[in-house]
Amino acid sequence: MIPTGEATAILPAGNHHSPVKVFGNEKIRATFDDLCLQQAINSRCAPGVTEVVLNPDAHCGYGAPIGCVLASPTHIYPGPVGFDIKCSMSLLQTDVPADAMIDKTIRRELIHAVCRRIPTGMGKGARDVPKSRRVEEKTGVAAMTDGASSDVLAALGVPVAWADRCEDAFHRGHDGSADALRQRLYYLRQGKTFSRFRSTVQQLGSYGGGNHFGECEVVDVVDDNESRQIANVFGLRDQHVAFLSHCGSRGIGHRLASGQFKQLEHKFDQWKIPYPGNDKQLVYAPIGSSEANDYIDDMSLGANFATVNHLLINALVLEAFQEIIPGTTGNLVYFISHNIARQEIVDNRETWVHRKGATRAFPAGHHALKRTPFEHTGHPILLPGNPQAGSSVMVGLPGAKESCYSVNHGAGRALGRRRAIRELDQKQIDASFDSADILSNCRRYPRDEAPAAYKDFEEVLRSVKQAGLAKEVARLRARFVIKDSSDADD
DNA sequence: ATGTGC
Repeated sequence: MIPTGEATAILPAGNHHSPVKVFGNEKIRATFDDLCLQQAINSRCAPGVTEVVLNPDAHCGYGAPIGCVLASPTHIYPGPVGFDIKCSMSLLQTDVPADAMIDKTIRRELIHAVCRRIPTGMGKGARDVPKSRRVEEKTGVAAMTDGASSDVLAALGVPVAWADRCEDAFHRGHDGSADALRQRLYYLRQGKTFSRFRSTVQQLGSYGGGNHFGECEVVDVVDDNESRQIANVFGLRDQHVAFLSHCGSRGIGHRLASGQFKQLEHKFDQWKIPYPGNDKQLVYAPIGSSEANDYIDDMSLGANFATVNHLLINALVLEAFQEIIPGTTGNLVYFISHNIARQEIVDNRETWVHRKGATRAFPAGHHALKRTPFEHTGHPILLPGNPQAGSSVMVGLPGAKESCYSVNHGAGRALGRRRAIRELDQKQIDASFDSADILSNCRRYPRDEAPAAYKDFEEVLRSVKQAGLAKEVARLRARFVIKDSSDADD
């Protein structure tokens, strides 16, 4: 490792590659285990890869670490997008004053109102919603091929203007058309793997399990003039209630991703192509090949599903607030992914930037933000920390050029799920939520999701700030949390 | 993360 200011570099074997750029202070670097670093080096040495960035929240992932950026102008890498295609964050700002959340009864009613509309847990589709909220199959198909189009949003009762608050409101097929996606979906539906498509469509408007969540927040805007001005542009309201959501493309994204992993693995074996770093999980396809086209189409189908899923969730959350606190209004602050590959200009070259557990961070004046609401501020960056340390809204700084215009995607796991379930004390976890006055839909908070299972969020943010990648605009203080409530333990 | 899947 070679220290270069706040960034550190790992040099892969041989000298024809630029190093992996590591953003993390000494404390954070101690959290990277050998496999995570090996995955970063494998990724850096893989064909066509021009840059790899390791973020402070990095830990082992599928092929590449979760918490990394991989750039390639010539190759697409499904592993460094991952299973949960376009897993994302979204934030809804309401006009409800923070004081309304003092009352535990109101918060309990809100929890029920949200959970009635938005299922959590494995396999759960939006089954318990009123008939008017059931997703028609043709709307589900249009969601996947067209993304957050006006027609799709109107059909689902989502404010059409929210599409302007998305990192990408829609993803097109490999040739830039939605038609390519229509054809690909039609083809996939002929096969057995999409036989349960009808129930898959009902997963629009659901959270899923694992680290996915919905969280009611109070907004604390950072107390300086610049932050207040940026918060205004973002639509954040200091000392008012907001709602943060974390979820992705559910079963369909998983299905599409795992199908691609298998198919590409099979072709590598058939053609005796060596795997980068001897790791099957780092299969790739050269841009322009039919394999790359198929992957880009499948990724886009999953990504569009995730986008519409988030927007529907936000509309349902707003509806839940309106049921309990009549007259509530709300607006989407932003929707931004941390598991996606997208085309960006890197060093004057059209490049596929894969962010795996990493968040885009375009600062003020970035060319891609022209004619968007965030042209003069940079777009919002939504970073979940944990319910007790809070979550963060940040904005990119010019220094983010060094990290491929990316920051971390949250705190990052410190303990594996099994270890967390074994080592963390249930009573202590629940008592800590009680004393912080944070309510939850779970009788017992999942141990593998406890704040102690994650890295120190403050330390992670410090690394981002010290490296000059982004600055904090607001902190979000949790008032209640919606998680998968099925008791997975004992 | 996940219909824990020929």
